[in-house]
Amino acid sequence: MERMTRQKRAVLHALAHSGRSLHPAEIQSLAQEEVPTLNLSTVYRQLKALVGEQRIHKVELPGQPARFEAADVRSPSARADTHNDTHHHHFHCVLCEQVFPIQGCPGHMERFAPKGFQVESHDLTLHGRCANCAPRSQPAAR
Amino acid sequence: MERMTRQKRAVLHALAHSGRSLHPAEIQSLAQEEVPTLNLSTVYRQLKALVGEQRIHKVELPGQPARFEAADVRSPSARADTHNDTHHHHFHCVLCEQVFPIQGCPGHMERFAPKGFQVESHDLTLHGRCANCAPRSQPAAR
DNA sequence: GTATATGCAAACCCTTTGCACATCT
DNA sequence: AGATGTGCAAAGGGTTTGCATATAC
Repeated sequence: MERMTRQKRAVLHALAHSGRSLHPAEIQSLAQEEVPTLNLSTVYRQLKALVGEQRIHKVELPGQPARFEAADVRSPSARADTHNDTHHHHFHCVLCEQVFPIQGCPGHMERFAPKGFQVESHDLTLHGRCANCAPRSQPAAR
Repeated sequence: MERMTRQKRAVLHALAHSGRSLHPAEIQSLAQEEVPTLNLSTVYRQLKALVGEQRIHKVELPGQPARFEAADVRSPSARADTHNDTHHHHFHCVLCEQVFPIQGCPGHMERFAPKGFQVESHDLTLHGRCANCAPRSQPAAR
């Protein structure tokens, strides 16, 4: 999957312009504005290839189907001059079901591992309401 | 699902005796020692019922099929006199694929949420090697 | 006896795969 | 042409559901 086909470009564009994690089906819909015949299998194949190329990341949240995000996503609150964190976690809005990248990490996970267990990585997911879905707060202009 | 059938008891026993989270299929195998004809659909139906009754909890880890655990599981390192924590996280062994409850929690998750986002809950999963699978450490007697 | 749970098969969702056709070089 | 990617349809896991039969109360 090293050729830059119209379908591959369309998948990449969909992810690059969204700023958040998308399901394969969402990616298909968005990318079909560029390539209307784009098949879901092709989306899956390109996603796997792009993950291999490190151009995108697979985001797996508890109990949810896999999502994908551009390799350079930033939190909505990240400043432009912030260095490009590859390690980050996610916020899952329980109302609109969107998933946003977040900055920061509690760190030092070894402290929570039972004796003799070796920690290699970790995942943290926050669940709640995003700025648009939070009650009585001004919905962010969008 | 309020009747105490042989199948319900078998599902409950399987979870109560394991000390860790199990997949529906694992639960079925274990419970079939008690009720050999136990069907997977019945396992799913009973699991749903038991979750409703708060007798067990559903454990969802990123990218993995759902597991279930008895409502009173403890970390392998937990002392018997420790109070019964309902809030806990999980350690997922990347080698044997077993999932263990762990104690402790970084807390204060709001600090990681972007402005305007409201945190309602969170999940933390550690990935690595359990005591039995850790390299060059004495495998724990089991 | 009657309501409810079980087993079995079919169906569902998400994801992967086989294969013939299309596309890129 | 030759290699690689695409679309389509079928298949594969995990989970749910409809329905006739078996079981608990």
